[in-house]
Amino acid sequence: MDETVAKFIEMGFSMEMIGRAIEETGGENPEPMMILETLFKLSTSSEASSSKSKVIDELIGMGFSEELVIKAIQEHGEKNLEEITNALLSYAEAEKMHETENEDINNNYLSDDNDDTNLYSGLSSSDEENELNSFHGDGRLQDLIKMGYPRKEASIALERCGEIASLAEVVDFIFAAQMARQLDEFWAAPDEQEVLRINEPPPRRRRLNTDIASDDELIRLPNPMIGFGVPKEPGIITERPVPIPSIARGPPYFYYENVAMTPKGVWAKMSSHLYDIKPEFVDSLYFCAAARKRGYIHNLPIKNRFEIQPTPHYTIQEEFPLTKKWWPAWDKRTKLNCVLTCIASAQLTNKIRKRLEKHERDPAVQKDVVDQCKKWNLVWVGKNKAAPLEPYEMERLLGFPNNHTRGISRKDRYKSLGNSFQVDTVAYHLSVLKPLYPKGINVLSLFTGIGGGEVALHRLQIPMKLVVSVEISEVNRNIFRSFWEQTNQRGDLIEFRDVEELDDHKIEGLMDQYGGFDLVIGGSPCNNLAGANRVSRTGLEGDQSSLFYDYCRILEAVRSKASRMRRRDRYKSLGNSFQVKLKETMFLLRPRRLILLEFTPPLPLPSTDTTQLLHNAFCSKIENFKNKVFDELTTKDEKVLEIGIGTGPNMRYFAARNVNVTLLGLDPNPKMKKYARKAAVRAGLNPKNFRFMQGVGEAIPLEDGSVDAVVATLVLCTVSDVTQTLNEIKRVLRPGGRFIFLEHVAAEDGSLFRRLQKLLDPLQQILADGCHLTRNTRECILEAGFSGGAQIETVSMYSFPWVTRPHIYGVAYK
DNA sequence: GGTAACATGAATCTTTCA
DNA sequence: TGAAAGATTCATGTTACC
Repeated sequence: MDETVAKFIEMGFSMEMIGRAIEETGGENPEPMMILETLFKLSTSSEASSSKSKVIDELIGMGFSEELVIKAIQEHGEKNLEEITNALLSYAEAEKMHETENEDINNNYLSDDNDDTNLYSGLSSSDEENELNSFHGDGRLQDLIKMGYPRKEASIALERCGEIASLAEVVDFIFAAQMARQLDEFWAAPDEQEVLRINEPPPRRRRLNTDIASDDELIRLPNPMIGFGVPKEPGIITERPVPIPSIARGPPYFYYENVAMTPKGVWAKMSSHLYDIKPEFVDSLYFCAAARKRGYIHNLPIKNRFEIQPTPHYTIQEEFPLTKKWWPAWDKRTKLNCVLTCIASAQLTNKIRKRLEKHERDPAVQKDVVDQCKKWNLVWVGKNKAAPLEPYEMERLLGFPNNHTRGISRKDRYKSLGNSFQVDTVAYHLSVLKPLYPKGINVLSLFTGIGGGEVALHRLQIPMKLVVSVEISEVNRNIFRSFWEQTNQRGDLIEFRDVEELDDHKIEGLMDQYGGFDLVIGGSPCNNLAGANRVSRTGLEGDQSSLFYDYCRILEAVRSKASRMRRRDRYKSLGNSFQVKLKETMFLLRPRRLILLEFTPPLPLPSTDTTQLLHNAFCSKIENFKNKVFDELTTKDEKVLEIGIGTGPNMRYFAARNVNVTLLGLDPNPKMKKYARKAAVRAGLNPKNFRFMQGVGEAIPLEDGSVDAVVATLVLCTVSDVTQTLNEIKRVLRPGGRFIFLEHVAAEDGSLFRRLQKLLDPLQQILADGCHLTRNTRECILEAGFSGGAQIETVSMYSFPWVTRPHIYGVAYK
C-alpha cells in the first residue's frame, strides 16, 4: 500500500488528497484503481471548489496579471472557470491595445519630428481599421517589422497563419509564440533553468521602428576593438556585460561573422534577428600582422578561451623576415591593413620605384608612397620595390595552411582569401568548444567559403564528426574538399551549393540522421555592406547580403528542432516512464480530466500495479472508438500503408483485422523503426510482413496504386502540407482503395475553444512535434478529390491534451 | 571565353585641433 | 565638445590580352 501511495505522490497528488481518497474509497485495502478514480474525482472537484488563492495562483501561472484575475473572479464567481478565462482573454486583448496606444503616444512624444516615419502617428481609429483590413500582399512582413516585431518572429507567424490571415491574427500568433517560448523555458532541464534565472533581461515585445535607427539604437564600434578581450592585451573578461537572452542560450551553439564597418544600423538589425545578442567586435591585428575588423554574434561561452599554437607572428617584419632588408626607415608600419579581395597593379609598383629612384629623400614623396602602401597593403620586396602580397603570404597571415588555395587562378585565390575568416581569431573564440566536445562535433557550416571555421576547428584538434557545408562557389567548394581530404578527416562531409536547398525538411532529416548539430557557423556575404564597395553598398537588403536572413532561418530551424530533440531525449533519460509523462500531462491540464487518445510508451512500461492500472484506465475508454475506425479494414486489404506509424500504437488493431496483412509503416524519424517493429511482434503480426520506411506524407516512397488502404491516425495535424499529403495518399492507393483516418481538428469558428486553440497553437507545435490545433482537416479531405467520395463523422471527446478536439474519423474512397 | 589589369567612390570611423 | 580632415574598407565594371 505504501508503494501505491508513493506512486500517487509521484504523480503529483498531495498526501492530504490521497488520504481523503483512501478514506472515501473505504475498506482496509481498497483497490488502487478505485483510489485513483476517487483521486481524479477529488482533483476535478477540488479545482472548482478550492480556495480562491489557488485559482488565482493557477491563472497567474497561465500568464494573466493578479489584478485582472481578481477582477475576473469578482465579476464571474470563482467557480465559473470558463467565464473567468473568457473574461481574462478579453481583458488581455484590451490591455494589449491600450499598451499599443501608450507606446504610440510615447513614440510620438519621443519623436523629434512628426513626419511619416512613425506608422502610428496621426492614425485615426478608422485608419487602424483600414490597416487591419488591408494587411495583405507582399508588404506584410515589412509592415510587421515596422511595427517593431523581429523579422524572424514575423516571418514565422506569416508562414504559419497563411496568406489570408489578418494583422490581428498574425500579431496574436506572435504573442502566443512568445508565451509558448516562456513555457518552453519553464520546461527546460534543471541545469538550463538555473542558467535562465540569472540576469534575465526583461523581454521586449515591441520595438521602435528601426528602419531609420536613432542614435541610441545604433551599435557603435568599440575602441580598442578587442571584444571580450584578446590574449596579448589586458582587459580579458569572462562574463558578458550584456547576458545572452535566455532564448538563445545553450547548444546548439552558433557563430555568425560579418564586417564590422557596415552601413549605419546594420549591426543593430542583425543583432535583433539573432536573439538580440550584442556583437563581439574584434580586430585581427591583435592576433596576427594584419588588421581585419569583424563583428561576431555568437552564443558561445567566453570563459577559458585559448590560442591555437603556434601563434602567428605579430608584425609584418617578423612574419615576412625577407622584407626587413628592404624596409625603409620612413615607413613606420608594423601591421598591414585588411587583406582585401583585390591587389594593386604591377604598374603601381613600377611608379613607386621610379619616384623613389628620383626623390627618395623627399618627405612628401615618402608620405605619398606610404599612403599608397597602406591603401594597397604593399610590402617591401626589393630596393624601392613595394609589391602586393602573394596568395601564399595572405594564407599565412590569415592562419591557413600553406597552399590552402593552390590550384585555382591567382585572381580567385585573392578573392577567396579576401573573403575568409582570420583563423587564429576565430579559433580563439571556438576554443571553448574543445572541452565541451572531446569526442567530436557536428557542424553546420553556412557560406563555408574556403573553410576558415573548419580549419580553426582542425587546428584546435576538435574532431569534426560531421560537416554539412553550404557554399555557392564551386572554386571554394573544391578548396574546402581538398582540405578535407588532405587532412584525412574521418567525419562525413555533406555539401550543398545553395542555402535555399537547405529547407526545414532537409535540416530535420539531417539532424535525425546524425543526432543534431553542435555548431552552426558562418559569415553571410558582405558585398553590400563592405566599405570598399562603391557600386552597390545597399546594406542588408542587398542582393548578396540579404542571405543573412537565410542564416537566421536555418539557425532557427536547427535550434527549434534541437529543442524538440532535447525534450524527447529528456523523456528518455528519465526512463520515459508512464509516470513521468502522466505527471507532466496532469500539470498541464486544468481540470485534471483526460483520456489518452493515442499513447504507447516507446519503452516497456514499468510493471507496477499503479502504472498498469492507469494505462488500462485511459486506454480502455478509447479502444471501442478506435475499433470503430479500424473496422473499415478487412482481410481483403492485403497491403496497407500507415502514415506516421510512430511507435506502432495501432498494431493490435491491424492484427485484429488481418494478422497476415502486409503493413508498410512510414515515419520521418528512423529511430521509430525498432519500436514499431517490436510493437508489430507484440501484436502478433508477422515481422516479415512489416516494412518500415523513413519518409514523410508529402513524398511517400511508393509506386502509384500500390496499396489497398492507407491509414492515418492523428497525423494530418502534424504534416507540413495537408493537401500534398492527401494527394500522395490518393496516388499510392489502388483504384477503389480506401483512406481511413482519425484526426483532431479545429473547433467551431468563433467559439472560446477555437480562440484557446489559436492561442495555444504555437505551444502545441513545440510540445507536440509540430502538431497544429487549428487545421480544417475535414474540409481538406472533402476537397482532396477522392473520386469515390468520403464519409466523415465528427465527435467530441476528451483527449490529450484537452484542446485537441473535436475529432473526425471516417473513410475516403479512391 | 577566360583571366588579369586597371580605374573608379563613398560611407564610416578615427584623429586632430580650435 | 564638435567640426573638419584623415584613414580605412571581405568591391565592381570595363578593358586589354592571351
